[in-house]
Amino acid sequence: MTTASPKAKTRKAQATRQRQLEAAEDLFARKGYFDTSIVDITQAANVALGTFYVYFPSKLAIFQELVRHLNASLRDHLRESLTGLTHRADIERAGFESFFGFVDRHRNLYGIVSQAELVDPELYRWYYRSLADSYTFGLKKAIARGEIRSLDPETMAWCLMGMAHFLGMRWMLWEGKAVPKPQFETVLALIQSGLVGPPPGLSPAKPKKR
Amino acid sequence: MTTASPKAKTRKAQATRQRQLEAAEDLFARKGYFDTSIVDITQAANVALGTFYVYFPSKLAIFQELVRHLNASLRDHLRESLTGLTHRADIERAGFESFFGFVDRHRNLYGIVSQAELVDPELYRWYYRSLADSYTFGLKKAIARGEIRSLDPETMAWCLMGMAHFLGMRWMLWEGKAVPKPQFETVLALIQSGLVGPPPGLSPAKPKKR
Amino acid sequence: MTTASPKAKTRKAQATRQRQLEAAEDLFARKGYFDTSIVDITQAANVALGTFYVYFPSKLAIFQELVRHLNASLRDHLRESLTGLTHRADIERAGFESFFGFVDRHRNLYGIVSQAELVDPELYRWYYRSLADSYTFGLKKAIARGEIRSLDPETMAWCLMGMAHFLGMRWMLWEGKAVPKPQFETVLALIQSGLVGPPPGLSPAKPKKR
Amino acid sequence: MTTASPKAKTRKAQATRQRQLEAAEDLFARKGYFDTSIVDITQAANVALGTFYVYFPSKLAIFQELVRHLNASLRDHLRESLTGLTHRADIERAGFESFFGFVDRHRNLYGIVSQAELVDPELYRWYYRSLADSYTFGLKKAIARGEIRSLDPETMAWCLMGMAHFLGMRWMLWEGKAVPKPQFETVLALIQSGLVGPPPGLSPAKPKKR
DNA sequence: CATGAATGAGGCTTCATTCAT
DNA sequence: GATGAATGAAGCCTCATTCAT
Repeated sequence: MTTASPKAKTRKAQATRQRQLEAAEDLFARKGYFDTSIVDITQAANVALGTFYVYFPSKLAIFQELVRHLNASLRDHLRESLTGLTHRADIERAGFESFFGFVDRHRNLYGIVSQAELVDPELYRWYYRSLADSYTFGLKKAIARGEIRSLDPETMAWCLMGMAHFLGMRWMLWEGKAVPKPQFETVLALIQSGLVGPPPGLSPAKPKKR
Repeated sequence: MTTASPKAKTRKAQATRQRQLEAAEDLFARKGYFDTSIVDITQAANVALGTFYVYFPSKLAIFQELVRHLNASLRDHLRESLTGLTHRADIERAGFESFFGFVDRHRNLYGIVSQAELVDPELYRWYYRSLADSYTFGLKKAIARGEIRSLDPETMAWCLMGMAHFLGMRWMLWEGKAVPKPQFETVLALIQSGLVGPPPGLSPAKPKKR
Repeated sequence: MTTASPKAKTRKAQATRQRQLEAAEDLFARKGYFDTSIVDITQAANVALGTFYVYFPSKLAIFQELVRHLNASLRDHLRESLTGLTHRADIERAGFESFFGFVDRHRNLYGIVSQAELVDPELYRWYYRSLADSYTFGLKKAIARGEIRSLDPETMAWCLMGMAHFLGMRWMLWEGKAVPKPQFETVLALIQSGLVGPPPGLSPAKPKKR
Repeated sequence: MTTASPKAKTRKAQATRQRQLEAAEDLFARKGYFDTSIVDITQAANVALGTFYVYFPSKLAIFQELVRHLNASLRDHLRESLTGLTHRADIERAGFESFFGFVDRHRNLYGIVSQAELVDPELYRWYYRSLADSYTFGLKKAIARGEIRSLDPETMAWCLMGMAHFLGMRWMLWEGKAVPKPQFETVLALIQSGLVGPPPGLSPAKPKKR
């Protein structure tokens, strides 16, 4: 009842399968889907070419499995990070922190997911829509609680995801480093109060200095 | 300003070259770079296979030219839309309007540019960095003028681009329609004052309300 | 006469072997030898892949066994049908009836045997030569008895087999139905008296009984 | 207006195409469709592997073209051989002579056509049906003229084809020699008057002799 | 006996690029 | 400039067969 995959009964088989998934993830991220051949994958996984097809019906299939797995992991991670939090500002901070942290520990996420746009557009949309749906749901509740203002929650979700995505891409994917603190704080501030910011004298989001 | 490209002497030659560029743009956007063969392009352009190499040294080259051209067009378009505007709120509104409008009229932009991430990562980064630089420059000035608050301008630029990108993708690329008015207003509101919004009593972004 | 094949000790083993033979016969007939994989056979027979090689040394071997078995069955069937008959006209009628009847009950015969021409040409020739030899032998005796005229018996045998084969193919293999009565009578008439037929006034084919 | 084939404009191209057709015919006949790889064909034709696909979309396609061509040639040949003949006995003799002659000069016919049964069953049926239709048509007219007796013409056609096929296979394909004269006369005699033969005293097959 | 994971040779097909006309 | 035939490296995938358990 542990496996969701059709093949691979034995323990050894499971290991072989896993080795190939890991090899594929690494190669796809480094060289790209189209520049990675199945031979590359099997060689990296130390199995014969034919072994690939014992576990996966095609190159596309293993790619899809990777994307779905990444999506599930990310959502699990976010869900866990946010449980217990009630204030929207906290949630937003924790959410961004959690997202950047996840990407930091799964450096291949960007490399893999972004390729889905070309490799399997449907899957790519599903990836973001599923995230957007969760996000939207949370924002709706915050609106209901009066914590944030009543704008279209779905649009807000996509905007916030867009910010996170671009920032993660810029720093983590391209620069190879974590999003620096100042930049991180800037996003959160922007999210809270926009370009204009809170009027002086009022203390919104973060009680600020002085 | 007459010749944008090295080759192409005759007028007819120019036309042949152009036909291939257009064919490539269409095909790349519809079928993807890797699923488009040079034969596809030449057939769509109604020239013989060999003719392709009279004008372009490789498949990659024509792709790069398309991306660079798209980038230049977009930036020109934005520059024109923003000249004369001085208030940051106006600039932001006009910028987003202009961007969405451009994408609306160049439906292939997303389809082409996003592929650059796989096809030519360096080009992809350049594409966004060049836009981010312009954006950042504008924001810096706004900060200097005291129109917007003093957050890291570069980060703000990436965030704003992320919003625009995701919204455009969600509505224009996936849905095939223009970004609807309510959603558009939501982004602008978010940009101006964030999730929390302006304090009551103060009239920020769009003061007039009936 | 108990064991037709080398292997197979247990009763259960015999059954396993038989299941695979039947699966192979069905698959070879439906999909063809080359489009049938050993995995196909084992799956249809509900055994593991490796089990195939417990009973058969190769894919070719199981095919050959099927053809040989079919040949033996057909010849047994014909022999039984013809025992006791003495008049050539009766023999011919009974022989064709018997052949068509056999094919009707072994719909895979055509499908299997014809493939032998590609799969194992030697076997294919043996299949027909063995039938032709029997046939020729019978015709020789009929000539000796003065029942049929003295033409080259071997050639007659091949001709008669050719008729039966083409008719069976046309009706049973392609149309999926038994050879209709009128057609059946036409062949027999043709065999007896050729295109021209018996001269009027003379009693042809089988007038005399006793 | 000369070519029926899509590609191949130049004369040289036509030659390349033809060379591959001939190589394929030879190889298919000698080694069989499934044991002939496209590499085999191109090597025999002295072109590079890729060249094959310039002219044919697949291995199946070149096979089909061969079969259709063979069919057309055979029918043309038969038609020519039979024009002018009016007596059925003459037609039958000329037809068989013509068929065996054609096969003699196109030794690959059997080798190719019989494979169609496995390679492309639909094509195989078409091959024989088209021949049977012509044959049936001729027999119908002979019946109308009262030259042969009134049996089902279609069945007669299939029977006669069956004889020719089996005889050709036995002698020409397997033995590699022409059908010997005695055997040839035996078939014709059989066709004319069946196993029993014409009644003594009557002049059979072709009575009128000058 | 039975199992099924693993192998790797080999086949088909695509396509960017070259080049002679 | 334009053409299109020719090339061959490279990729995907199948499958008969072996073998350790």
